[in-house]
Amino acid sequence: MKRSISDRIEQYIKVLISRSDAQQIEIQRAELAETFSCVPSQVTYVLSTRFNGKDGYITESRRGGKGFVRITRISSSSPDCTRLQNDLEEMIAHMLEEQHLQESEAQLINYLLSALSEDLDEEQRHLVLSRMVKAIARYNSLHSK
Amino acid sequence: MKRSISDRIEQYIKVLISRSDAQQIEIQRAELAETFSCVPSQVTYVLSTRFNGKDGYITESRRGGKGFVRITRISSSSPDCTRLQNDLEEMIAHMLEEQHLQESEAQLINYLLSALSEDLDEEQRHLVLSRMVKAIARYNSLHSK
DNA sequence: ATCTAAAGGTCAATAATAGTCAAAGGGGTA
DNA sequence: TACCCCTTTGACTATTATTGACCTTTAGAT
Repeated sequence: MKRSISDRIEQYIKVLISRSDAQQIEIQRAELAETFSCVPSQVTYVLSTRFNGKDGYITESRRGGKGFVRITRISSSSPDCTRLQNDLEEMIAHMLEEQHLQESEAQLINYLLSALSEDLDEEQRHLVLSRMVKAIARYNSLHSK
Repeated sequence: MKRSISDRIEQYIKVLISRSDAQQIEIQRAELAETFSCVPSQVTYVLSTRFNGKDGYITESRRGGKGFVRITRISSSSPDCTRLQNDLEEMIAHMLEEQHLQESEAQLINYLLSALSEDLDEEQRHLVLSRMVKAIARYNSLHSK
């Protein structure tokens, strides 16, 4: 039930990326703003809040004539489990620092993670790991108030 | 048998959830308060007293324009998995009693469980659940002296 | 080389939501 | 009645979205 303009722009971009070959698209900021009847800076807002490194995207741009914004999905697309594992470790370390997690909870997560992903093939392991990344991220946002 | 406003809000939300197909609804706090002619913070009160983790729900929210409160019932499931689910619940209850688990850890497990097994087909769900059962069992034995 | 038009970026103000917390209210029950 | 626990309120706070004025960069024309 995502209804704000920012939400709809986010969805639109994600659909475009999922339809792309290289997990990458190029848009024109002003044109996209026109499509959604908003000011151009709102597109910038969406990019910075939903397509930043933390969310698994990188954005590059060029100003002036023939300018563009290129958005590339990096994290959750390649079946590279090591990367997900690193993401998780970073997230847990960060949550510990911020005291959103107790030491015992971090240990529990690590324990569950290894127990759940043990003996899985690459594809299944990737599934479990990426779900775990999302779940932990969400859990964190639930607890960081 | 007089029902308070909080009771009526509770019932209202539960009806909405039972009518939903994903055990999940999104409301606007101010709108719901308007419906029941109460202040918005009373909705927050109802959520925290009747829709918390201990009651089998998680609530998430977003402030700002087009904000919302999402309430999800975490119980579910299909018959085959029910047994595993029950096992898990019992184990967790037991570990809580024995103080091998803190309340916050139990909630973390429930959260991860629902996030990890969401949208899986029967077979995969069974796999995740049974691994979780094994993992928790092992975790328990590690933590009981 | 300079100028100009056409992009995109920054930042702060304003609006729209939801959360927090403590005080006040109300209904049972010893 | 006195007391307790749950409910109800509202002032204050926090977060997120939307808008617009002003700034910077780039390609192409002169």
